[in-house]
Amino acid sequence: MVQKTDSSPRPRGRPRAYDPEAALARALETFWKAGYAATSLDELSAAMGMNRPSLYAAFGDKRALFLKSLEHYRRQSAAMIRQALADDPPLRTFLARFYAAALDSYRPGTAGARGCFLVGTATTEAAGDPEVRALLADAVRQLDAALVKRIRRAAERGEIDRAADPDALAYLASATLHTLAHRARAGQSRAELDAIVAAALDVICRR
Amino acid sequence: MVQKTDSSPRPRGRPRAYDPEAALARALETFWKAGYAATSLDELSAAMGMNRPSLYAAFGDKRALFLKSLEHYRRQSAAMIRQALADDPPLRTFLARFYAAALDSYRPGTAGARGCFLVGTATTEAAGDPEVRALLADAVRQLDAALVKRIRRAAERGEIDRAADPDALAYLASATLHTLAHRARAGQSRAELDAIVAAALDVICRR
DNA sequence: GGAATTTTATGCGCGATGGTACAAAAAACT
DNA sequence: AGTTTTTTGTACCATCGCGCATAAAATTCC
Repeated sequence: MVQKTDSSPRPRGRPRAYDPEAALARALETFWKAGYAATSLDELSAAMGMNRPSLYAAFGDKRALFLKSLEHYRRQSAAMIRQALADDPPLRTFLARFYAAALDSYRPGTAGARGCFLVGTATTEAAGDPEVRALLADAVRQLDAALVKRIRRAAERGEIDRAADPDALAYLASATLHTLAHRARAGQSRAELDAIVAAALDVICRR
Repeated sequence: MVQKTDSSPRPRGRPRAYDPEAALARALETFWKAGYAATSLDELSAAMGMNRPSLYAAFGDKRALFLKSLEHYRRQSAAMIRQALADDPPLRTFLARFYAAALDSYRPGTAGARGCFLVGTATTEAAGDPEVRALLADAVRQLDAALVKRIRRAAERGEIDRAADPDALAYLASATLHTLAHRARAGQSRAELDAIVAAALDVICRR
């Protein structure tokens, strides 16, 4: 812990009864289940443990809260990728970790599978909301870029087939995550999803 | 035309003012834009050109109409695949046709991209609706099966790398469609999507 | 202790939405 | 022409959902 920005001497009025970060995480969970349109402010308010006016004051209206949830999810996802890359493992190890971590997050503790938040809920809104669409496109390109970078390095290290086009393999690696997200929400079992991962690793890491 | 089941001598009462098939197609278009939850019965009724009671009598409630739209889409998609396979072309030709036809359907005549109906709208509902989820899973498995079948035959014909696992390539071909669907709704350009297709063909059809 | 400030808590208004009742209309049957 | 049958068209209702107004509560500053 570095020093948790504790320089604040206490704001002034009545203290907040909620933790903004935790509340946002709960909002994300709630949107994740049923999507943006089918989730009511009552459900959000209940899940976040804060009243409607507090919610409104802290995060803005429903759409603003959804956008903040999307950004929160992107931050989490980026952190997950960084972690899988932390010790600069071989390509196969990195991809295996990466997909496993994704699949873990796609199945909540209790109920049925929910898949990826972006693929499973934001996609629907993207068609009618330019801001959601831009955010989604940005996320896709960011994943593409990360995979291209990593797989090009793998090519330099001789970790993949020398005749293969590294960028093409990177796009397939990206496509694999998208299909996993889709399949998870369609209810496929972990075994089926693991088989998809194995197939992708087989092709991408072959030499 | 075979004889358009014209044996009906006219039902009895007032004739229908709408074509059920066309109305269903319009419903599909409408759901496609904004998804299930964000599409109102007023919008559906207007787009389908039929009054609410007629709509209700013909297709049931909103959810039933959505399920019928999904089935309609699946029939169309299956027909598209059959057409791409009609003259039993080489694997590369088949895949190129298949992806091109899909991408054509992902961009409506006028507005921004909408992607695949299943990936773009049904996915969201799948988490909370077992029937939608089952339908989605069935569609995914049907595509997998078709591609596995076709790519195994390609392997027998020596159309692909002999060292590659045909089933693994088939899953990647499936994943490619899913990523295209996702990217299209995220607003990527046709050029970007064509690049994804080229990358996939490069890897799958390499020998 | 009292004023000022910020957050919480209760409740409400108003429009939108899904679904339906009821009468008019258009056809076939007698 | 009149009856029967099926569909259409209008209008309606109960409910839900979003966003906000207003008052109470909790804390710091003077």
